[in-house]
Amino acid sequence: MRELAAYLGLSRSTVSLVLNNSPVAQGLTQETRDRVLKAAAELHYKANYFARMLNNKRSHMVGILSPDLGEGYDAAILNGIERLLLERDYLYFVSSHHWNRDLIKQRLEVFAERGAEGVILVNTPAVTAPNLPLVSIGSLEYDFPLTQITLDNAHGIRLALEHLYALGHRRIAFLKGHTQSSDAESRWAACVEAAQGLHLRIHKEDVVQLKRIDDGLDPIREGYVAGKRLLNASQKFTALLAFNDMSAIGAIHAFRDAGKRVPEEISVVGFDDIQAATIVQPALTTVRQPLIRMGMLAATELLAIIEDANLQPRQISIQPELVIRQSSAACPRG
Amino acid sequence: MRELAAYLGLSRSTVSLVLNNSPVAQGLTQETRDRVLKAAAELHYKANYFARMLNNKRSHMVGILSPDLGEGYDAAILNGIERLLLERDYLYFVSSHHWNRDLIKQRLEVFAERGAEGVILVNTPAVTAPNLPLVSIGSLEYDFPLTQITLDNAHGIRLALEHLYALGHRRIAFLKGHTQSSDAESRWAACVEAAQGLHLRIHKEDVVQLKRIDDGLDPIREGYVAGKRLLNASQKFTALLAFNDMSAIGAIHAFRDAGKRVPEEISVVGFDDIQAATIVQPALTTVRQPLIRMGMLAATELLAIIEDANLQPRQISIQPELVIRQSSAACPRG
DNA sequence: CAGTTGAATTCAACCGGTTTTACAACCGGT
DNA sequence: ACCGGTTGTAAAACCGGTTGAATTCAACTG
Repeated sequence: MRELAAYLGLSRSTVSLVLNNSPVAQGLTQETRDRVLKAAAELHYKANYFARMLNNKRSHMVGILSPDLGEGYDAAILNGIERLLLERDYLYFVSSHHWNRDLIKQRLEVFAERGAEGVILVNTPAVTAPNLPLVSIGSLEYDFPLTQITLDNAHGIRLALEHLYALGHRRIAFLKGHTQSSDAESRWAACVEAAQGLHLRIHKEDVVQLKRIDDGLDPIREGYVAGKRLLNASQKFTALLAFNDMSAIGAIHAFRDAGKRVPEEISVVGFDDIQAATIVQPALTTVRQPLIRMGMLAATELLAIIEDANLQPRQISIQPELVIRQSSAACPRG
Repeated sequence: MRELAAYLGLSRSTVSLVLNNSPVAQGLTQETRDRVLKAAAELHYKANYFARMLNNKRSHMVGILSPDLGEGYDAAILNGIERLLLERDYLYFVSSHHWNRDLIKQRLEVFAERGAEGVILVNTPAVTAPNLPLVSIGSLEYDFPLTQITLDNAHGIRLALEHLYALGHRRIAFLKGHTQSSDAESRWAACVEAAQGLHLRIHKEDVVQLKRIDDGLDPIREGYVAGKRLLNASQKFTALLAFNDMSAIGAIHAFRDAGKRVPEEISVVGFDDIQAATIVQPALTTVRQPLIRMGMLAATELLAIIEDANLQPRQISIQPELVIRQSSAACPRG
């Protein structure tokens, strides 16, 4: 192509200089510059991306690793990330790993190999740090330093629990997340702490843990099963604080199937505020994660690190808010 | 790096030949080959992706263009595409365009520039054909030949209408899709035809078109608004066939808010079978698009075209099936 | 022992650009 | 005519590989 552009009677170097608007090109005749630009436009000349990459190591690409697409949760985050990357003229790879450790490792390597300049880990555990700028979203813990965007789970749980408490509920059941899920531990710890703060006792039979995500089993179904287990173990609770919206929805279905009305007999509060929370009946009271904002923030941070390599990793905590809808109501024994 | 690998005392070419397992390398000593492979492994040598790309024009990357992420619909398709691409060791860019024509054009150019070997268009109109293999999913029409994966909308609509007819419904309302939506026209045409086949008359006041997606206004809300309009215009219909699940869900909310029970007073049938269809109350009777399969198929076709450039574009029609849930019931006037 | 053959490697050109350095032309000044 | 100092452009090296043609060297032939 460059040869074709040399139909100008100029050398490839000159053309390159002009097109890159390099400082050296300042010393060229205005006329020459114009001629080159005009010819380039006419011939629809586009510099070969790979050839260019060989010198300027900038690829303007980042990778995104997420457990799953299409659960609404990840999609919302992706949306935020995308919005920002588009603005900054970055392209991105996405890959979902379905909690497969080997796949995570392999994908990270592939990303690096393909010239990604950084990676955003969405609720994704990583054992070995690849030699790339990283930003994580979620509450996982890593063995190496990296910038993390985490939700203030403790605050969210506190909001939810105080809400239920204010409605008169004193016997509250809990749906814990799977051990492998990033926020499970932190949210559970927050539950224990917040309950203490309100002088609530957590009864062992009121707590059920979601089954592992192993495969196929969809999260609503998991919540349904957990809801059933809960009803079998205990009939005394008047409210449920679920690990997330999906499981909350599943649990509501289980309660309804068992003849329990929500929220009249049992109040249910979710966590995340995914789109589905607004369309279920009753609409779900839940703790909102500003997912789009978190995605944008992660992208912003990543680009900052990419552009200034010796930026220090930092922890960014996002405050959730409580969204009160119809799935929570005053305690019937109130 | 290659220089470092020349600590073997061999030339760069030899190393390259061995690592690429090229046919020429068959003529090398087994010993030499082993030495090279061992050294490469020890030094964690990875060939520079861009340098390699400069010769073998193969990038093993494709682009995916979709209107939106995170509506469940696109996510499911993406899932299918990803599953196949992972298997075949391809990476992909995703970009959503929110129905912005300029953005579509621009993204296609960027994809081409960045070395994508092909593009999958998910419900995405494209005016000018980029110089790339293309496969589309959806019922849009293009000005140039390309392989298209389309759902047999006519069949789906027929299934839905026959279902309602069998339940005794004779006065059926319709929610038409936006003009810009790919399947709107084809589904509507199918409605008209299927109605004729059943000797049903479509009353003008029983038909409402969804408002444009312009911005923000979410699809459920659109369905809600359309449902309201429908109730205002006509009270005579006993069933609604909606353009898609989202609008069906919105319409159900509108009916409920107006005191109409679903399905007792009004039956509602959706289209798509997105995840949300199973979690709403009542669960939605709908026409299932095998989205994951369609995604996988699109990817398969694209790779086939990429690997054999003179493959003829073809039309592939996918058969939907009816999924009967709780939102449809016998006609009350039956 | 010169000549041929064939196996094991290496040379050198090329992919399509970018960038550093070199060079020729021109400038006014003496 | 000569000089140091610009100025506009081009040559050449380099980025990190791939690849067809060329080279070396040993064994083999007549």
